[in-house]
Amino acid sequence: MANAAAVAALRASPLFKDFAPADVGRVAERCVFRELEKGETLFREGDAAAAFYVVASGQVKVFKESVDGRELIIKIMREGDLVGEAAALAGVPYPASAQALDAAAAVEVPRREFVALVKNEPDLALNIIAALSVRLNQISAILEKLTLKDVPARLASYLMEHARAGAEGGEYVALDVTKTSLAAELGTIPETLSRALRRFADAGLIASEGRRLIILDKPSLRLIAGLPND
Amino acid sequence: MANAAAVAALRASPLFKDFAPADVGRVAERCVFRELEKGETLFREGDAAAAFYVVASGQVKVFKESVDGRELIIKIMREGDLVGEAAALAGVPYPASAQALDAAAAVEVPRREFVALVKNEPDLALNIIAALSVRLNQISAILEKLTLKDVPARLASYLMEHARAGAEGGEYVALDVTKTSLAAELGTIPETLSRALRRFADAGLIASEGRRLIILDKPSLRLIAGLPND
DNA sequence: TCCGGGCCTTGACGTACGTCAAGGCTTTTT
DNA sequence: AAAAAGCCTTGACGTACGTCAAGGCCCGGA
Repeated sequence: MANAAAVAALRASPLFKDFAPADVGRVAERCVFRELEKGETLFREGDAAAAFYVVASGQVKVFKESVDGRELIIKIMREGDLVGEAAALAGVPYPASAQALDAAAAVEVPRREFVALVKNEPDLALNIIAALSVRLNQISAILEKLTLKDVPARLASYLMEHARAGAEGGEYVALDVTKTSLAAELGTIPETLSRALRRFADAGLIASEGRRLIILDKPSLRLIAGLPND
Repeated sequence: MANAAAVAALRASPLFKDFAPADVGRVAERCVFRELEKGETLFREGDAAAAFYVVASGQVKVFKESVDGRELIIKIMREGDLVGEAAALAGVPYPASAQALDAAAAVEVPRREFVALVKNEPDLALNIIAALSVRLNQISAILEKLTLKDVPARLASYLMEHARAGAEGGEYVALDVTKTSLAAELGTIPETLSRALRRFADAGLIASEGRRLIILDKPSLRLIAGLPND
């Protein structure tokens, strides 16, 4: 049932994490549960922000487009992530666009309802402040990478951030998005990403195994990423 | 006197704009009024954020550095601007460094005092949310320019944003910082900025007049900046 | 089973922009 | 006044990375 899914999604978000289920249920009643097809647009950059969204399932990309069609993916959002909250709260147009990468679902929280809620719930205001701070740090990190590092450094950073421990002590990165999307997230294009991966593989830093990249030489990758060596 | 200056600076900030002077005075008592020499560092990227600052006078640059010494100026802060508030509120390290560009002054607001204050003042929480939203939009705008536009487009954007009406209907941009700083704010280096300015001048788009740039062909500049033509 | 459309890869190529180096101008120092 | 130190400009040069084009691989539809 839609409403239960909405409550689950809201509770997975940082905003309502420490709220009682009953309270979250009342909020959910004011929201719309939206099912999204692959490729469906949630909102476009410049639209009036009449609502923000909490992702319930699937993947939603938040991105900016240049005049000549190039695309920079700011972040790929998953369950519990907030989309468009800063614009909705500030009452300004969305600064980026949002589109579903696959079949997804999101809870649409109307701006008016939410602003009214914040005024009555001091704890909610503090959670929002925390969420906005996190978002700010995310964007600062993107800014740093895109302007002060070249593509190999950005790729190595990405690998270090997404490395998971696998079987037998090895580490790997699971590619849960297309390489085209990954390229856009790194602020580049598929061709350049492809070449960078190939050079890493040739240098023995990584190995490809299906949709996984195996980390072979972590110290070198950390060095390339500009991270403190350990 | 220091305390009066501190109160004036706090009242000029968006946080306390609608607070009674007496209330602001109580806040100011908990703060340190810091005089800064030219070149003095307020904090460095990675430092623990034990406080945030409200600029009282002069100019403070907030910037990131790359390993090889290049510098990206995120924003040059002036009277009433907040510096480091997101990190201080979130309790995370500063994501950038801050340094005085000239003789300046700032009110240092200790994190602990401020967090305590926020819990008692719901209006303050709303002001913070608004301030963080504005900051988020600023950084989003920087992100967009740096990654999706070339240097001439970024320069034209800057000129359009800073154009002021002068005498006799003309418009101009006052250069209140060095061109080296401006270059860093545009995410480039002085040489490249110099060449871009020269090309604009040769094309008859702008003219130089001391520390002012006269806007000669606004429609063309808007076009280059990628702004909607009017 | 064959066909068509994404997605990925590789090569050839162009160019925007950063690096290096030198010279002129202005401002500050002694 | 001379000297020193910044700041700005201009030229020559290298290169990272984007564009264009072609071919291979994989998967879904008829």
